[in-house]
Amino acid sequence: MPEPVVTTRTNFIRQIIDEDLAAGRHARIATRFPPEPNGYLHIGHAKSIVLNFGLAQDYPGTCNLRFDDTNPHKENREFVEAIKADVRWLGYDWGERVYFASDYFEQLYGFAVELIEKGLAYVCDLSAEEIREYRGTLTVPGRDSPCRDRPVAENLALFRRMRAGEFPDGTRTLRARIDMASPNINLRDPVLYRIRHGVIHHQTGSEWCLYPTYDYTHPISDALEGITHSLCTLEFEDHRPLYDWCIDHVSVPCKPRQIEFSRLNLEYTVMSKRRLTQLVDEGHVQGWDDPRLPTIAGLRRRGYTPTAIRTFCDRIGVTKSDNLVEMAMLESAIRDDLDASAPRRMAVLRPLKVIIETLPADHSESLEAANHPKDATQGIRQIPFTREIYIDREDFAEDPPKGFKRLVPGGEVRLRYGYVIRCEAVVKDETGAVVALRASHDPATLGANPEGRKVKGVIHWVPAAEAPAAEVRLYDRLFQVSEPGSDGRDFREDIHPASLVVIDGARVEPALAGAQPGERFQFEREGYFVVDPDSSAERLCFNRTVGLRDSWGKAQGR
RNA sequence: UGGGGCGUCGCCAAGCGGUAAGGCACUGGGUUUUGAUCCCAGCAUUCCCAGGUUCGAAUCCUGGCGCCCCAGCCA
Repeated sequence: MPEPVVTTRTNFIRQIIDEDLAAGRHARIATRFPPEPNGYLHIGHAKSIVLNFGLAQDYPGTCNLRFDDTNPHKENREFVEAIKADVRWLGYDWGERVYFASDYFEQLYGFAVELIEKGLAYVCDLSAEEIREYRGTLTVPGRDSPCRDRPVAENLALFRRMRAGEFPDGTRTLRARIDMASPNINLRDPVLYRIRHGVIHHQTGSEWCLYPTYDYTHPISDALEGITHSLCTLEFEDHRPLYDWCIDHVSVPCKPRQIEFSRLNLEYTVMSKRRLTQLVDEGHVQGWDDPRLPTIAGLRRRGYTPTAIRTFCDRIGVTKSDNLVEMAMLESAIRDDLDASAPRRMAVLRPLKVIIETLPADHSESLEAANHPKDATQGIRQIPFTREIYIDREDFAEDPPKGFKRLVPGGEVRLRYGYVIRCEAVVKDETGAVVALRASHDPATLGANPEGRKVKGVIHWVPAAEAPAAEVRLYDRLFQVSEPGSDGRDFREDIHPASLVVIDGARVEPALAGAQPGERFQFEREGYFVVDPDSSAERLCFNRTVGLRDSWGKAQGR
C-alpha cells in the first residue's frame, strides 16, 4: 500500500536556515529538542520534535535530545525515561547525543564567575518580594538593587559562599547587571542563580545547592553543544535579547540563533503541562497514558501511529500565528494511515441475535473474507457462518427513518462476506423489547447479486456461538467545549461526562481471538480499534481510536 | 496607557510588487458486498479596516482596529 503522503512543506524557519546556509554561516545545521522532565510529552511537543528532528534529517544535520533540568523541585527520572520512550516511539533517534543541562553545571558556574569578573553580574541580597517591588511594572521602570554596585571581589566571594551552602534558600541570588529601566522586563537584572537546599536532583544528587535559571542555562547549553538554530515557542520571543546577551558576554565557542514559532493548540483538549498534571493527579483521567489525553503516551494507547502524528504535524505547518486546530485534522491523519494499513475485522458492539431458520441447527460453513479491500498481500481469513448470528442493534429498525438501508421487518440486507437475509419475524419479550429476529437466507446470493431485486444494505455480523466476548472502550473528546477554561471558567468544569463509554458485551469474530496489545484493526462499518494493554486471552479489550467517517450518522443529526 | 508578536476561506496554511497554492471541513456526482475508502466537480473578484505609492498591492508606506505574550528566585 502507498505510504500516506507526507509532503514536507517549507516554512519560515526553513527559509531562515536556507539563507544562513547560503550565506556560509554554517556548514551543517544542529538543532535540539529540550524538554524539561517534569511531565509527559504531548502532541504540542510532537510538533517541536518533528520540526527539530525533521530538520536534522532533511538538511541534513544533527538534533540533540537535551533535558532542561534546572529545577529539581518538579523533575524526576520517571519523566526522563518516559520522554525518551516517546521520542523513540515517534521514530526519532538521537544516537549518542542525549544531554542534560545539569551536565553543564560546573561550566555554567565558571561562566557566571566570568560575568562577575566583567562586572556584568552581582550577588543580590533582596528577597523575592523585594526583587518584585524593585522590578517596577509594565509601565513603570524598575529601581536598582542596593547590591548592584557591589565590588567584584565581594561578589566573587559571596557567590563562592553561595555555592558552599552558607546561605539559606531565598536569601541571595546572582543577577545579571543589565538595565533596570529596560522596557523589556526580562532585561531588568534577571536572576541567574538561586539557592535550593535539600533537594535531590535526579542527575546531580545533592552536589549542588545552587541552581541556574532557564534564561541563563539555555543559551549557554545551546552554545556548548554547537547548536546553530535554537527553536522555541513564541512566549520566549521577549527573552531573545537575554539569550543573546548571555552568549555575547561569556566565552562560548559559537553563537546559536533563537527562532520562535507558535505553539500548537487543539480544540476540545488542553495542552499545558499544569493542566495535564492536574487531570492526572486529581484523577479526572486514569494516568498520563489515558487514551483521552493528548499526550504521546495517551495517543499511543488510543491507537494512533507515529506516522499519523508526523503527518498531522506536517499538515499543520509551522508559523508564528496563533492557532486553534480542529480535531478533524488529527482524526483525518490517523484515518489515512489506518485505512491503508489496518486489517479489517467484524465486531458487533451491541449484539442482537438473528436466527436464520432456513439453515439447519448444525449448519456450519466457512466464509472467506479479505483482510483488506485494497491490499491483497494482507491475505484472507475464514469466518464460520452458522444458524444463529449476532448483528448490531443499530442495524435493525422496526420503524426505520427515511433512507434507512439496513434490516427492517420483511426487508432484506446483505451480511458482509455472506448471504442476503430477510427478516421474517421480530421476537419480543413481555415489555415489548426486541430480543431476537427470525430470518431466512437466499442461498443463491453468496458472491452474487440476488435475482430480480436490489439489496442496498450491507451489515456486519458474527457467528453467535463462536464469537469471543470483548470489552470495547469508546472514547470521545475529553472536554465538551472547544476551548476548555475560556471565559474565566475553571477548565475542569468543561470536562465531558461521557468521554468514555465502556461496552461490556461486545462480540467479535473468531479471527480476533488471539489479538495482542497494540494490534490495530478496522472493525468494518464502525471504526479503528487497538488492543489495549489490559487485554488478555480470557478477556479481549479494545480501544476505539477513531470512528469511520459517517455520512449517514451525520445526516441523522448525530 | 511600556515592550514583543500576530491578523489570507469555517479550521490550518502557501504567497516575498505581476493579478489568491494546498490540506482539513463542507456540498454535489460516480464506483463500491464497509452509508468507509477511492474518483470527479464545487467551495476567498478577494487577503482586519482606511488612506497613500505604483501601469499594477495580500505583498511597499502611513494611520487605525482586533487578538496573543511578558511584571516566577518556572520553563
